[in-house]
Amino acid sequence: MQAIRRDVFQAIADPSRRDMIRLLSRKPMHLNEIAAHFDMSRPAVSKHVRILTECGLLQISNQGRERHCSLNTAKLREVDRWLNQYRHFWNRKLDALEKHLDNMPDPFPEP
Amino acid sequence: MQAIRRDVFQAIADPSRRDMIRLLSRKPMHLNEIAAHFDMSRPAVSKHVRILTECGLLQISNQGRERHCSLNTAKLREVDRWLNQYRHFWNRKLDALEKHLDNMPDPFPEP
DNA sequence: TATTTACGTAACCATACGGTTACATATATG
DNA sequence: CATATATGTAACCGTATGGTTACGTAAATA
Repeated sequence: MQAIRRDVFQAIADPSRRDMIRLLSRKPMHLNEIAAHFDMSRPAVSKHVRILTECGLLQISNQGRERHCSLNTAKLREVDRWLNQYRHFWNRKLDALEKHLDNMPDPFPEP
Repeated sequence: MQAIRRDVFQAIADPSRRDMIRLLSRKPMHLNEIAAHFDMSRPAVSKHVRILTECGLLQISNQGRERHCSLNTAKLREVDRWLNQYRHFWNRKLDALEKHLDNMPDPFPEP
């Protein structure tokens, strides 16, 4: 269907997809549940979900006939890392603290 | 030429434009200087510059026949603010510190 | 003044995007 | 088994995107 450049930056470029991200950050939903929140056809939602999935922002687990969509927030770190190189421009105080934090052990290590 | 949705998210969706942002974060350049760094025609660069300008990421000052392009990093804060609502998902330690920082006076106040 | 330089702009092109309707398929449920 | 439900997929459509070439124009320079 649609293909080629499928990265996080392109995924969050669309306002509807940003809305979906926000929606799914509250709680995981199946596809129809998502579609109910949007003023567009279900196939259109399906396409957006596919795009979000293809770039790793969404994880889908099939539960019977339902497709359970849950947000993979870790993927947004890519955007955050990209912003990191500019953040010092507008927030020197945070920048200084990030450097400090980089030398600290992670209090919430992931397995 | 091109119109409609012109926001920061759409602007940074294109990898070439992200490259231009990085390039201009080092130092301001005029248009031909930018074009020299890219494997595309000058009008193509001109279009990208126009898009970046239209969404406020670039400021252009005419210096004679040259167009001096300088990055407006403040516009990237929009993306940063959007990310803020998700950052706690992957970085609790930074989140906690941001809250702390919000209560601190800005050591680098802008006039 | 003539010419080079640094751009903008218009017209065009192939393809991507975001949406639709219509239909197919797999799973629950009566 | 028949049917309703949850979803995928295909075909289509108008417009946006990202690029090109060709040409126009204002400012610097010879």
